[in-house]
Amino acid sequence: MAEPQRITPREQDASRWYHDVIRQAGLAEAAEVVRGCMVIKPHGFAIWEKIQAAMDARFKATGHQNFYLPLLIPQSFMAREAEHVEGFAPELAVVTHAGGKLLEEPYVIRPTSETLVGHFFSRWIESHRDLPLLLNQWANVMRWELRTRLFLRTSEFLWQEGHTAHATHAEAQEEVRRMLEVYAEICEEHLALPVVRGTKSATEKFAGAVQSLCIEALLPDGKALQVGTSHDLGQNFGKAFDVTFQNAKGEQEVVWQTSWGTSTRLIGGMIMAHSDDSGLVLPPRLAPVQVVIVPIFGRGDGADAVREAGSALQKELQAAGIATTFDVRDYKPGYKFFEWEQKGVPLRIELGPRDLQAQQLMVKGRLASAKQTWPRTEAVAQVQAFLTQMQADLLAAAHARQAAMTVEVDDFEAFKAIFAGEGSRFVMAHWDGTAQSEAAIKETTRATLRCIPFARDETPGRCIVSGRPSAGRVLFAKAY
RNA sequence: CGGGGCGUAGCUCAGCUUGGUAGAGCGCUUGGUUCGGGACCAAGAGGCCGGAGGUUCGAAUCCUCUCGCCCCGACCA
Repeated sequence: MAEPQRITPREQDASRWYHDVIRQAGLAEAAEVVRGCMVIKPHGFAIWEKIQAAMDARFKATGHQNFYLPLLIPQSFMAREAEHVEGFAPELAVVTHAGGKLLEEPYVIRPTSETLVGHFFSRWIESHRDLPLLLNQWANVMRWELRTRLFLRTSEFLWQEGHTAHATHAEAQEEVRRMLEVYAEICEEHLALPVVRGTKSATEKFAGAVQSLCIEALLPDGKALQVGTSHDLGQNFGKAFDVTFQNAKGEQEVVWQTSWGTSTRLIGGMIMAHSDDSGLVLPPRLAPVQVVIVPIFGRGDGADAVREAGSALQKELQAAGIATTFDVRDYKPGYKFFEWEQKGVPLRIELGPRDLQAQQLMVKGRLASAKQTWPRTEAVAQVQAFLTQMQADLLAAAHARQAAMTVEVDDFEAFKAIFAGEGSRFVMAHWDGTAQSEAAIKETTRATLRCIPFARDETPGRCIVSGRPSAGRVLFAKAY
């Protein structure tokens, strides 16, 4: 079980560092026997459960209900929305046989569920009184990606997909915006991951959507990660699947739909945003273990007293709602220190004979350079204050780093220099709004248009590549 | 799918050029001494060398195919 390995420094090899952090923290590993797939281990899944809980609470608060659809989709369903099938066809896994026989019609393993939603919505919706219909599904999906990375892109991944139907376009658009904001708040308040909210270009939008909104996390290496999307589907799927309702005037109308999703990729973004060469760093609100108590038994017969004191402290903290582990395993203290640091536990409390004597706690925060002491009597208050502060500090640090790595660029030569080699920054630059210019930038720099931020400088300018008029700056970066 | 690297003990890897009984460090087990930043000593356990074919008296080693992983592109949450 114990794995005392070192972590490759981030400076030396960022990719290897990333995988080392995941392995040493016990989050996940490549499935190996199933290409491109991932085994999520208990510690990693516990983090996902925390994210799920935070999101689910927000979904319920905004009037959504959970439901569940089949894993398999009749292949013909995919083809009913032209843009949708074109976008997803290359990465579909298809089931052709079952029960020992060739199927009359193959099934695809869902890459997303809009088509099945369309089919069932058309059966469930009849009247304007049935609207809005606000549903969410927690599920796994499969996209046979060419290249995979743990958490960031795997062939199968866990996610949630919201699906809603509305009587008017305006109401659907409001929903799209509302859920994007829910995502952004979860990222910032729980993952301590600041994001840029914006609109995707026509090139980058979801296959089948009228418009896609997204949140982009800007990571320490200057690359961007799309951690959530919210789509205005217009009436595209409504028309393809005949999802109609009778309005108050007795007329048949096609519904306006939305869909929105976030995935286990959030965990990958969080790892890259906060972790260091000592391993994982978890924001307190997401840490399955927030505090670990490491007993120091010392020589002689003080062991029982330490054991009792540690157990009492654990109960006290747990009663206050703090996830606390009392690590009484038969390893040396130093060994435990390193292990819990690799696992990202926010706070460590050492408890030994000296501390019992002095009625104090020896503590060390995951990111602190030195230990400090707290009076034993203030344990709960101090721990709570520490966890709150660390959560805020992580977000502030990520914000500051993001701001420091965001630059405005007006000269294409300077733009190219930023993205030369492995380089990347979050570049705010003028763009003329055409797919041609977008493609030209991607081709020469490998940077992509991440989004048209809601909050942007709308001073007109000239497109960085074509020189044609631009209505404002947009965000470019290399992406994961 | 193109280019590069690699699959040998739980982990990191050596051995392969030049074929001849399977190796190291760490981890694991047991006993003892230890315990405030990855302990020490001693004795052990653990492998059809990713898989399938082939060459050979004999293959981890040579040849062919295949599967998987990592890195760089294209695709993408």
